[in-house]
Amino acid sequence: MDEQTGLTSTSYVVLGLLASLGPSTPYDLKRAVAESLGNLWSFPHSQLYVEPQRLAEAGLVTEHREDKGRRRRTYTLTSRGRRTLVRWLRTPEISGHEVRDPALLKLFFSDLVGAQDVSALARSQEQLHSKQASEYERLMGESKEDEMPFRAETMRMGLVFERAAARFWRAISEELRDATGHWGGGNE
Amino acid sequence: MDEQTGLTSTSYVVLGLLASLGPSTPYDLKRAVAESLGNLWSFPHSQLYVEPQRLAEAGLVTEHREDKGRRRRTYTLTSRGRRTLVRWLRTPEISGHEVRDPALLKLFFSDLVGAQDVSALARSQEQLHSKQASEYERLMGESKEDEMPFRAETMRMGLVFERAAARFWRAISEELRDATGHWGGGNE
DNA sequence: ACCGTCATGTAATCGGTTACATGATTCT
DNA sequence: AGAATCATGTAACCGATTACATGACGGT
Repeated sequence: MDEQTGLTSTSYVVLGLLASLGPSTPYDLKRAVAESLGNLWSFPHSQLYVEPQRLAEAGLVTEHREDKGRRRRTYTLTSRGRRTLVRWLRTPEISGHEVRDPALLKLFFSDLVGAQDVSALARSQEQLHSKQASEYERLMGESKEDEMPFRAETMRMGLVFERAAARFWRAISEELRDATGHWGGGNE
Repeated sequence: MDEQTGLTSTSYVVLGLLASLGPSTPYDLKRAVAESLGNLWSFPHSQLYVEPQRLAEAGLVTEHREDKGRRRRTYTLTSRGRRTLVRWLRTPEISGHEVRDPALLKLFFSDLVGAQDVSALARSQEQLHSKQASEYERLMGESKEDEMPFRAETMRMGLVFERAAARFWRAISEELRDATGHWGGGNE
């Protein structure tokens, strides 16, 4: 949440998507999120109905509503909205990223239980991250590097992370397998 | 948030810390978080005053309050609390981790601006992640691998991530430097 | 005409963050 | 004794998640 503007990261997601896609309905945004950004930064679709309203109140987008059929709302970036987005993009980020992975949280406390349980955790995590890595590979294949090179780079970072995570959990798995007993049996 | 128990990740952090440290005051928890877990999963200290109260209502911890001086509250894990914690630890995590890094969000939309701005972003991110990597190295040095091997592993994962991130941003920096113009000048 | 899925929204709840505030200790 | 820092809390706000609900459309 930016204190100057009262905008949240979600706000910038919406602004950015509107800048990339042009005028869009919440459902357009939803699909766009689902197909690429959602892997990095997901949120429920309800946000994509509410957030644009906030932005409209702030004058950063305009809303136009159909008066026939589905009465869809279409949102369009205003020039103020675009300026706000660009200013944000140009401000080097100072906040660090946090990992905030529930599985790592479990690992952190796993000395309380024991090797068997960690082994199960590690295997399922390796699966998960491998699968997600494939997904990023697919996304990179589809993305047009020449048109949106930085977007492609972002997906590449996702891939790097997922591969690193998969490797990490596999290493734990293997060490647990062949160094039986070395990592203790925990309490209980 | 776990639907069965009504407990959140923060709850488990508190339960886990109480299990590791023994009876503690919120301030004890705060220090413990600050010195290791906080790098992975941070939150304001106010949580550490409120969350134990919730857990006390749920019967997972007990509260004892000094009646002299600072009137500190000391929280102790109950056996139900410990069982709840252990059950959680033993349930292999199914939710994937999300990256949710504001800097990556910026990169994702950086095709809208241009190479100069991205360059600044990349440099500052490389700094940030290098610094954080050193911090994890320090933590691993301090941690006693034989007593809490999994905790040490967790810190190692933090290190792996930070190094990967630092390398990633540096690569972007460098490609931007010597392939001038290759990545376009953006709009504006 | 019916049914399933696609599409579109709203309302309530709630944890987390921010901001505020003051009490104890320690140091000079 | 005064200042600075350490320690301990509370209250309000608010964005995000959850749950609910219904409308449109395409196929059979």
